[in-house]
Amino acid sequence: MDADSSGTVLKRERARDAVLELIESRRPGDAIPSERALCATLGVSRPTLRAAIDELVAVGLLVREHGRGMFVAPAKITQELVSADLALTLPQAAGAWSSRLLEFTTLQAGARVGRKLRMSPAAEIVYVARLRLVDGAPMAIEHLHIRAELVPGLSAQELEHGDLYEHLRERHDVHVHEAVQAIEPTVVTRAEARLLDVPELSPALLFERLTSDTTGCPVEYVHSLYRGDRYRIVSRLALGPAAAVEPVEGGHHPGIPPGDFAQGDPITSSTRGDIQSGD
Amino acid sequence: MDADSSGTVLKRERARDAVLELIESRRPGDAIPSERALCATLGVSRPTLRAAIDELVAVGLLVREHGRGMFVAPAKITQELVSADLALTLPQAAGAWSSRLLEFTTLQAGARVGRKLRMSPAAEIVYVARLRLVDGAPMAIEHLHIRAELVPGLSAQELEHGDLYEHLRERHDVHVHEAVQAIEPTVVTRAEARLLDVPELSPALLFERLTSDTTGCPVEYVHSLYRGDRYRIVSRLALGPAAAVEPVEGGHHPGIPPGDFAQGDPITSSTRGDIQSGD
DNA sequence: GGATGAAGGTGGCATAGACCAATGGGGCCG
DNA sequence: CGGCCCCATTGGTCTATGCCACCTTCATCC
Repeated sequence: MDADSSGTVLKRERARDAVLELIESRRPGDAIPSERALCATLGVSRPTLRAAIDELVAVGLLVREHGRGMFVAPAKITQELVSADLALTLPQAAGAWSSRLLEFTTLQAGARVGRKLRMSPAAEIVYVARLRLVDGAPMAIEHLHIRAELVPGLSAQELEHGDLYEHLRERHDVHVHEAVQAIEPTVVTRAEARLLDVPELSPALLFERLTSDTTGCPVEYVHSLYRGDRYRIVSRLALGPAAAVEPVEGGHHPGIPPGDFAQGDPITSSTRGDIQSGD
Repeated sequence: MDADSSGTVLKRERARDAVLELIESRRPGDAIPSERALCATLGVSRPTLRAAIDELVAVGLLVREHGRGMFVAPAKITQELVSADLALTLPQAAGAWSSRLLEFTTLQAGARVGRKLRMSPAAEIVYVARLRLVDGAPMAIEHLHIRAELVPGLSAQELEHGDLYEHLRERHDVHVHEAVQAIEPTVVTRAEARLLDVPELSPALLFERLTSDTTGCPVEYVHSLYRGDRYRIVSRLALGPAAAVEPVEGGHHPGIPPGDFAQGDPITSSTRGDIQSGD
């Protein structure tokens, strides 16, 4: 499928591929031989074997459990890709979302957040950290920074149940209108990994969003981290020279670069977050 | 910002933090002491020291150069996040895209690709691997799988210059109509890292796209890998109870989970790929 | 019979040491 | 003087080994 331009064949790569075959001959949840056993059969040292395994864990094909063993990761993961036909199978439900409050305080905005919300660094904001779960399993960590003056008396109750934007509208007369959101890939830190229940350095999606109300005034700055092995963004794009709903000048659709010189082609999209079904 | 609930202090964490201080006392491009020297001063073994360094390389704070040494990484990286105001500064141009052909052959579809393109595994496809560059710098690796029967005489020329979809339309009478695309975060493998000129295990975005023509017949299956440190997806979302352009049932917008019980809220989006300025 | 605890297996962390491979400079030879 | 080669240095890979923490199991004891 791909060519390796270097002639060297790392020992740990051979080991990795060998273990990969073991994985493919098994089903999700099945155990694979222990590290020490694999060392013997593959003829490599344990550190080397572990380095090979690390790669498989990093891409989510294998999970380690201290004191128990190593198991084929549940369901399909990032690297093996959506093996099911992704077209039209996507409507599978998103599951039940819930929240667990991690932190909820009022503090000064500080330089970075203050700049984003266009307010004084000394002005107060409500800082909320919450864990978002789907069917009880951790899915994302959200860090909310909301202008404190807009939401006096904001309760923990509102942050743990229901739609926040709806609460803002109903109880606080704050009408969110639009948002600018940036998405980039990243890897989780040790602390984040613990919260999300994934291995350290696992791939994740980082969302950064600035939400404004109908007057264009920034309301909240959100910084979220989504598990990469369970969360996926699915879009349905209408291509062709026809549709031209939003000619964002100089833009192109993610994943579809423009021609070498010209710009623009695709248009109209329907994008949504999708939870990967998995065990 | 976060608390470490575990009492253990890994040796490699102490080492990492120590090296981190060294980095912060220097400027981008400066060299730091050699591995062996650091082992001595920090009192750890080389594997341990290397494991610590690995983390710093993974988040892009340090770069290694074989035979030369280790250097403080140039400028901002993923982890530092978009420190520039993301709102409304995004129109910065995308730069000049170009392509470098890595592979261009005709082969049998195989099970996986055949299923996606709804064709026999033995039927032939054109397989193209190309490196996409922006202003000469590697940005993405694309793997195209196109039904061979649709594009007889497809030339390397067409794959290296201009917009492929336009070529398909003009020269091959293939009219792409819509596509379903999935995006997930991942990390780059060794070989991919070399091509993209980033450290191994760096964050990246994986795009998987199935493109169909006006008759609904699958045309191509694309599998692309975008650098995470230079590529970012920026969306402008219209929120509020108003707009309801596409009520994808059970869907929610990426990064904005629905309420705990109810579903649906945001709508209408404008999404684009964005190249991060700077090196 | 059910709780308890020791034993053995498993992954997690760390060590010391060896050799390989790429780099760059300094010395040797033409 | 100039080009070439050798070598010290640095990162890259791998081995062999030890100890620790965690989990499961099973025999034991109450």
